[in-house]
Amino acid sequence: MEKKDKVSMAAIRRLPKYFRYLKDLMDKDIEKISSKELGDIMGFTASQIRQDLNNFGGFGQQGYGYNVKALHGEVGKILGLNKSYNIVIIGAGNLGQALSNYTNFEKTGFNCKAMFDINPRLIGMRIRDIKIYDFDEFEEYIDKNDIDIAFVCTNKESAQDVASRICRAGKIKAIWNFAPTDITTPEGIIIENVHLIDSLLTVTYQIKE
Amino acid sequence: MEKKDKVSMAAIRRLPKYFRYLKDLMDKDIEKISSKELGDIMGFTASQIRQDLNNFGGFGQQGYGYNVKALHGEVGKILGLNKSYNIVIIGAGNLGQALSNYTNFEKTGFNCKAMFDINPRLIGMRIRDIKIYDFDEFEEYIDKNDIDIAFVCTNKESAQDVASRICRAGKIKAIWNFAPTDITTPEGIIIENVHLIDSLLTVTYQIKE
DNA sequence: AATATATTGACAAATATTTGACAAAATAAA
DNA sequence: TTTATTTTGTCAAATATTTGTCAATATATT
Repeated sequence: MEKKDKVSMAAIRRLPKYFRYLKDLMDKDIEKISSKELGDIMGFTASQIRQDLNNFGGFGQQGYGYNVKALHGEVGKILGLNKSYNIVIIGAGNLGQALSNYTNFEKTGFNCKAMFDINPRLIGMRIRDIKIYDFDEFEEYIDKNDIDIAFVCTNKESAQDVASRICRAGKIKAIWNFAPTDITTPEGIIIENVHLIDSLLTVTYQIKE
Repeated sequence: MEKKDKVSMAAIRRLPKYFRYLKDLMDKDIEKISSKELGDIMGFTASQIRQDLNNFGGFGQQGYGYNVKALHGEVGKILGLNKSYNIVIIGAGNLGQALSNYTNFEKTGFNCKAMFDINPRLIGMRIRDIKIYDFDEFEEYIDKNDIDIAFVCTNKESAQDVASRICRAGKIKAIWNFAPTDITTPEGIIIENVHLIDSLLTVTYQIKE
C-alpha cells in the first residue's frame, strides 16, 4: 500500500465503486480478474483501472490479472475499512431514523451508538436498540464515548450550529451532512456535504433534453 | 437559454449548487452579485462561474454582474425546474418513507403520488397522505397516472428486477436508484444511481490520512 | 458630458485527467 | 524446455477542465 505522489480526487472518488464491484465478484466466488474484464463490468477503460490501482501499489500480476479477494482487501484498507467506526446521528427525524436502520452501513463497519434530537417526543425512544438522547447531553456523551463520525440529519436552519457544537466537543473526526446546506468545519475536521437534491436535479436536466 | 456545443458533465453537476446558493441569496434579498462575489461564497473561481454560466447563455451584464433572481430562474429552467414532476417510490421501507416525507423535494417541484411495496404489513398504509400500494398493481397504476420519475428504494436483490418492470411499464422517464447496486436501463430511460456508502467511504479515506 | 471603475464574455494558457501503446514479466501451451 | 499468450505497470499522447487575461461594454462618478 505504498502510496505515491498525490492521488487525484477523481481517482479517490472511484475507489468505493471498485470496492463494491470487487465485493460482488467475491460473492460470486470469482478468484481473479483482469483490468479488461473489470473495466467491461464497471464501465471504465482497462487503462484507467490499472492507473487508478497503481496510485496505491502494484496489486496485479502480469499474465494473471488481479486476485479479487486480495484486491478487495487492499482497496478496503486504502478506504480505511480495516477498522470499524463508531458513529452518532444528530437529528432523529425520518432521514436520521432511516440511516440508523440502514444495515449496509453496519455491514461495512459503521456502528451507530446513539442518536440525538431536541424533540421531547423523540427523546428516550429507541430505534433498533439505539437510544435517542436529548441533544443537551451531547457534549457529555461525546466525552464518555469514542465516536469517530457524526451524521447530521437536521434541518437547514440548525445544521451549522449543530456542526459547530460537534467540532467544539472535540474527538469527532468527521461530519457527514445531510442537511440541505453546505456546512463548514475548522481545519482538521473532515466534512462531507451530501445533497440528494443535486443528484435529482441532474436527472431532471437530462429528462428535459 | 441558447445552448452551445456540448456542456461538460463537470459543469452540469455544478448547476444544482448554483441553484442552491442563488436561492439562499434571494432569501436574503440580495439583488445582484458578481462572479467574483459568488465565487468567494461557493468556493469557485470567478472565471469558472462565468465559464459555467456562459455554457447556457450570457446572463450577466458588464459593470453590473448577475441579477440574482433572474439567474436563479434561468438555472432552474436549465435544470428543468420550470415544470413540476410526479414521482412514485418503490420500496416503502425506512428510506422510502424518509424520502416521501422530505419536504425539500416537494418545495422544488417533486410530488410523490404513490408508494409501492410487497410487504403486506405496509400495503394500504398511508404516509402523510401518500398511499402504499401493492407492487402487483404497479403497471395498472402507471397506466392510469402520469408519472415522470421512480425512486427505487428496495434492497440490492430486487433492484434490477424492479427497474426492469418500471422500464417495461413505459411512460416513466427516469429512475433514481438508492438500492446499493448499480442498475441499468435501456437507452432513453435516465438512470441515476445514488450510493450513499461511496460518499461515506471518501470520509473514512480522509480520516485515515 | 466626459472619465473612471467594475465586470462580463471569450479566448488562450495552464492543469488535470484519461487513454493508448509497449516493454517486461508472468502464465499457459506446445 | 521453449514458445506463444496474457496482462500488468509505466510513460507519453490525447482530451478535458480550469484558470488567467483582456478587450468590450456597462454602470457609477465627477
